[in-house]
Amino acid sequence: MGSKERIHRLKEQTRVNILDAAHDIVKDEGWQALSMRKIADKIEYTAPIIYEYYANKEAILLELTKKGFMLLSCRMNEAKNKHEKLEDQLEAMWLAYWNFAFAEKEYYQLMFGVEMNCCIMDELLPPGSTPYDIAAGPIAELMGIGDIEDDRVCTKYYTYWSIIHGLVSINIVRQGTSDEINRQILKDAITGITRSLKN
Amino acid sequence: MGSKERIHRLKEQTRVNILDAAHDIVKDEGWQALSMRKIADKIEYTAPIIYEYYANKEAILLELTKKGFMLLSCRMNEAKNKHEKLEDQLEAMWLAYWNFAFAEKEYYQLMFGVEMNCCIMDELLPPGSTPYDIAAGPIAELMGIGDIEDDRVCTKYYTYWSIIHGLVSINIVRQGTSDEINRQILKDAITGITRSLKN
DNA sequence: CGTACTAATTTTACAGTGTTAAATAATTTA
DNA sequence: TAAATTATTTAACACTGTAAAATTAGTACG
Repeated sequence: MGSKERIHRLKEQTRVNILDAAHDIVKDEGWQALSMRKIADKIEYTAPIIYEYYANKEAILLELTKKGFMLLSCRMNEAKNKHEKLEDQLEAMWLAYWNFAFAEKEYYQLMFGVEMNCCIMDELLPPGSTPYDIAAGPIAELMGIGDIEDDRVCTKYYTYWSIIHGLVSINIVRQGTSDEINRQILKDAITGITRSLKN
Repeated sequence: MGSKERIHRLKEQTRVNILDAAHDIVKDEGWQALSMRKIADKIEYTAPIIYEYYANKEAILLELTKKGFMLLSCRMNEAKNKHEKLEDQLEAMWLAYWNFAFAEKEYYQLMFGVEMNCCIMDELLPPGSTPYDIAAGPIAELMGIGDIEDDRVCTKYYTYWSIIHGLVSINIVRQGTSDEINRQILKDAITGITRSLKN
């Protein structure tokens, strides 16, 4: 009676089909378009069947998150193992992270909750009052550059912004890390970048 | 017939009431709990009335985003104006940004799309295979620290992660910035932090 | 004051969502 | 072949955003 196992394998297959279908839908139409009925359509079943395999929609998302983290870890590990020197390992790993984020954008969004809402800032605020406009002045001045739109100023602005937004996001998402460490990182980063302006 | 103006003022008031109600709901129950009917309940009307004031739900979110950006800009400006020295201005501005993100968390989430999905990574991956586990090794070694869980290692790891995640998020949300500049920032940041490990 | 018109508001409705319980179809077991 | 189990679907509920129609309230005019 090996049919037991055949059936078991088929069910296992359906489990991954559900995940794949979900991933496909998200790749085509984005996260907010994902619905149980669409998944069901794609695997040629009706919606309630999915609850035989996953407790609810959130469980599916959790499973995909898990897959995403495993993929990311894998990529970082591969990158690391391609190098001997520690410095090279670190660079390769973070580059792998970077590449993963864009190659597997949907996973990354799910894992770290990067939803692109309406972020056209420049069109929402009166000209001259965006954070960029406010911060670019001192940056340009410290760098001895007259034009606020200069690429070098822009680069430094994004450096500030990235690290701060990164820290913020991580802290909003993960409640864990200690306030003391965060303050430390923040201060270090800011003064570090500021120092780098005067070269 | 000044009643025309009184009525106009009342309608104006309802417009802001809708926004306030939405903000209140989100503060209490989070973004995904926000619904037109709940807003209507809070302002003691029925749902369709809201469409007399805003085209749709997205328009409400956009208006709140705008408010958020104006608030943020305001805070940064205030911080800036409290200082004379450029370095101090920059530090104060980014600290203001930081404080805004947590004091007005709901706004920040809306503005930059930071949804906290399930990000308990450590529980999703087998021990020893999280990105932290992978990256902390070389970091600790370069710093000459034996214990991977040492706070100094942790701090540096978060510094890497923050700037890279920050860059990624900004790039996912804003399609605008040039790839060249991003690569530049990324490389600079990584080598910068890596150099800082060896002190 | 009562009638006609306009504006404000609600009721109803539709298509969609996640999810559960009951009904049915298919398959396996005795 | 009949009974029992399993697989799958249909029907339903309570939501969601949104649009059209029906209703109520308020104003203007004869």
